[in-house]
Amino acid sequence: MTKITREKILNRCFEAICEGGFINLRTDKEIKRLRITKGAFYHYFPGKLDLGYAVVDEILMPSYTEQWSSLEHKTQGVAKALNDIIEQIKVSSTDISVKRGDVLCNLMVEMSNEDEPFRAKLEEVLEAQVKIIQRAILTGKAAGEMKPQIDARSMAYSLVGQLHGCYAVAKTRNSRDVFTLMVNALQRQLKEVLFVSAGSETSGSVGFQRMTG
Amino acid sequence: MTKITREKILNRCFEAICEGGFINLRTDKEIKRLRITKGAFYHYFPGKLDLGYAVVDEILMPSYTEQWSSLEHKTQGVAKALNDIIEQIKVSSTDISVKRGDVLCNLMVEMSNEDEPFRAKLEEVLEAQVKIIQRAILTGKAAGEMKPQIDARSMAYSLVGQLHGCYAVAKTRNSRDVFTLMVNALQRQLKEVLFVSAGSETSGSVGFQRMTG
DNA sequence: CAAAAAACATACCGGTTGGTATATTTGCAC
DNA sequence: GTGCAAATATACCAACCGGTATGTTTTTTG
Repeated sequence: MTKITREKILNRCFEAICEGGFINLRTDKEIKRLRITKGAFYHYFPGKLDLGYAVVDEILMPSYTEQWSSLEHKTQGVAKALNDIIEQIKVSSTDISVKRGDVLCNLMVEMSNEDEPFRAKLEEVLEAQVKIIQRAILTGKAAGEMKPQIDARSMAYSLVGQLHGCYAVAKTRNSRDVFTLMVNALQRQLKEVLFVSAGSETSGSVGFQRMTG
Repeated sequence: MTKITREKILNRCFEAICEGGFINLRTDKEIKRLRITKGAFYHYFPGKLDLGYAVVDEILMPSYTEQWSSLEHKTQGVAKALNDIIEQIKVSSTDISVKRGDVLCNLMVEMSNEDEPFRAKLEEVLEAQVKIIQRAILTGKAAGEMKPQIDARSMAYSLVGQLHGCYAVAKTRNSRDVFTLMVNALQRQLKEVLFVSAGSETSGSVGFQRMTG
């Protein structure tokens, strides 16, 4: 039954960070909300920053790697799997999630130039995602599902970057439609640039019109 | 000789926002640094937020529209002009600028879900950029420089979004090389997806390898 | 030049907030 | 049940920071 307090703190503060970022996280408020005291809080975390580190390590890292986990340990079907993940990101978005933006993206922009250990930990999460995608592209190329001339690392960075772009712009536009529009554009670009099309290789444009929003 | 104080406040606080964002901007500190007093500051700005609004309106908006201004009032050569702008963004980046990230991008992520008027003003800047690029793509299509089936609006959003993705990821990676890598990928994608290639239309991959970083 | 308005200067405040010092309780080994 | 460490509670603080109230100087205007 121990550690339950620590997990409660962690989970609640993660929620708070999702809502308003790390700087806006007020430990006092969360302590009151959790009906605990400062003694309990500072027993498990030396300070606010350490709590942040723990959130990244113990919540963000698992959840963001799990998001791409279907790409791992596959020898074929990675192209479809990749598109499925992005489709899932697209359709599971809500007005609220778009308005808040992506937690990882928010923390990256907020904390990377603020606290070096924080930056390093966020970088780890980012790199973990990139590595999974990078490996998936190599697999996709080996399976003939993805174009062989593509540089996997470069493409992986581009992909996660574009997703962050979707999050950031849609957040400021405060529009789920814009988010959908941009992820659609990303999906179409992947089809055209990365995936080996089902029919002929050089069939020109692959459905790159009829974009609503 | 009037307004000189106001401009000093505006410019210095803009610098401070570039360095640490809006929340980390401490009016007291900047007032001391400027060797003025609270009386002067609050004479020109009702509050901190209003100062932020003024920075967006009077500094960010002009500078971010000016960045794309070479695309306007053109009937041909927009494809090259567009690539030139992106090239300029790429080569003018420094270790420091990458570490700080893009001011607009930072503010978008930091403030959009924090203060509605702030969000609206940032949205204006974003939309101004999108509109310029959107019109440029229409011009490019009319001139036969860009693929006719491309949706201009969608492409414009995608482009600015990808740039923000480059800023965010490179900031967390703390690597100018990664920034270059990602902008290179963006440029290649534009060549392949948006621009009409000089030779045959369906020549397949357009130099989409040899990505260093 | 006098009145008014603009442009500053000075002093102060009150809530917030992360953090600490210390006391008390709980759980568990022996 | 005694002893000990982990776990939790209580009270307090010092700095920060945006903002205000009010006073003084400078400039403009009629």
